[in-house]
Amino acid sequence: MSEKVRTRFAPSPTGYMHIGNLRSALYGYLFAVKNGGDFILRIEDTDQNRYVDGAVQIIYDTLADAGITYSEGPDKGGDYGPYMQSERKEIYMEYAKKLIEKGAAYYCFCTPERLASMKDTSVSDSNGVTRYDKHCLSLTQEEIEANLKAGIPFVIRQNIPAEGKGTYEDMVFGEVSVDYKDMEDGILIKSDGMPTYNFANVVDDHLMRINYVIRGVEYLSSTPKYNLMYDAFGWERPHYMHLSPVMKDAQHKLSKRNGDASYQDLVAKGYVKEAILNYIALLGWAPKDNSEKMTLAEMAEKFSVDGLSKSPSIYDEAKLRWLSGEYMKDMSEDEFLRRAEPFFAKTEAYGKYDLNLLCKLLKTRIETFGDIPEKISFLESFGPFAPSLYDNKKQKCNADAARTILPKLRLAMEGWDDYSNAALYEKLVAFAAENGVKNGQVLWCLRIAITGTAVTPGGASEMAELLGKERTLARLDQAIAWLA
RNA sequence: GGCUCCUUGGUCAAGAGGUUAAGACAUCGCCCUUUCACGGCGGCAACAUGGGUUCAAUUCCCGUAGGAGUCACCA
Repeated sequence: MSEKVRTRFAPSPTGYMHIGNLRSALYGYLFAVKNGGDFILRIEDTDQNRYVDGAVQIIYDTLADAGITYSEGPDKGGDYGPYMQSERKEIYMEYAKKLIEKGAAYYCFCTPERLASMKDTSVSDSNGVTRYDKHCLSLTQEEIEANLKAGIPFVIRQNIPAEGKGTYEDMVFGEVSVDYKDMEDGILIKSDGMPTYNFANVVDDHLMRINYVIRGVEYLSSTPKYNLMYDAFGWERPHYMHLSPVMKDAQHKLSKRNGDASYQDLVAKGYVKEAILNYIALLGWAPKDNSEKMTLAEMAEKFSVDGLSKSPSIYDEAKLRWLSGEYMKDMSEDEFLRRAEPFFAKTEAYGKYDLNLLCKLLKTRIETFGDIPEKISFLESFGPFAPSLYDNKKQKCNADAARTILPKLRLAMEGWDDYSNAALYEKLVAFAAENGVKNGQVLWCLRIAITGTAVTPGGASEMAELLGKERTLARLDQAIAWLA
């Protein structure tokens, strides 16, 4: 690799950034960084019918948020722009004409009607698949010029050889070979003058000096067509790295259409964003040393093509949850609070409790920030609950025990002033000893009494500290009343 | 259906002729423990299938099955 590596991410602005999309971007970025190369962004918006408002912005925002930086792009400029395909219309037409001169492409004036009729009649191969019959390839120069002059709508098609096969070496799949007879003379320039992806990607990748083309497997078998064009132009073919897809299950690709998670959905759901990126990197790729939790820089350092898998990978949110939780545990208290606060802000309890304490309690108990509301719902909803909640065999606790312990405890706790966890715990244990009952009994009864919940993000003393003296006593009164 | 490609536990995946076939998630159990978590320890669980090649195939070749992609004036 003497030449400087240049890779690109070339999404079309049709909506959200899918996990698979982001992963392609990530791999292109990692490969470039690993090899000291450039990573650029190009927007493929040649299909005005599919253009979605705001989609370009989503692409910028997502990449920025994920930390995938590019040195050239529509919003950053660069030496090989414009980086928005719709702004390169003339360039494509110019190159298409060059291809016509070389005999690698030709004008086609066939009407949609004629094309449709081909499907109805028997102009199809033995498999029943209709392919363009190269009808316009036999037009004379005079006929072509006359048609052009008459303003008859046209399209430019690639002239694919009738025989032979296109072979190339893919970096992940190895040798890929496709017979030319199985390829159609695809449209390069549409009747609106815009290029199709099949043509634009070749011209742009060459003009932008992209030497490593990293994209989804959907292009694996059409790549020989592109190579035909590189060859016709006399351009050097790039290296190709095709990526297997991310699946929702064994037979369905992940897609926004099915309501599957996009990057922004996952962020909104409270997953740690570094974990999202880390996880999708692991979907279809494994570093040599099998590391799992890695920073972006570490991923770039460890990135290697032979770690890429050839088969589709199924997206598993359970593992993403786990990774997200791991990132949380490694966060500093401040960092955790900073990121968690927006999620606390959406709850009723926000502002009424010690946020630092809440964060400390929740940090090892949640995996996404979205878990927060449910974990702290007991703070705001406290109502009559079943006495059976006091039942706990291991702690030798039940409603009867609660009925005898709680009133005494209520009295004692009224006299305590230090409601810090440590002080409370010490006094609660002392209380148990004085009354000749097990620690667990006192602790369990108290926790249930003041939270009304079987599972809480902390023990009795921690919950009492969180609630504070006033609320603790008030809840104790209510709990005692509900037991009567 | 044709073509291109793929196939290790439920999932992500190491391994590339000879291994007790890693590890992680999930799951189950135990320990720790003021519930739940965290942490620690352990269990269950895989080379799709049939033929070759070879002293030896999960690993190489062929077939079969299953899966993915593609066959647009979409990318």
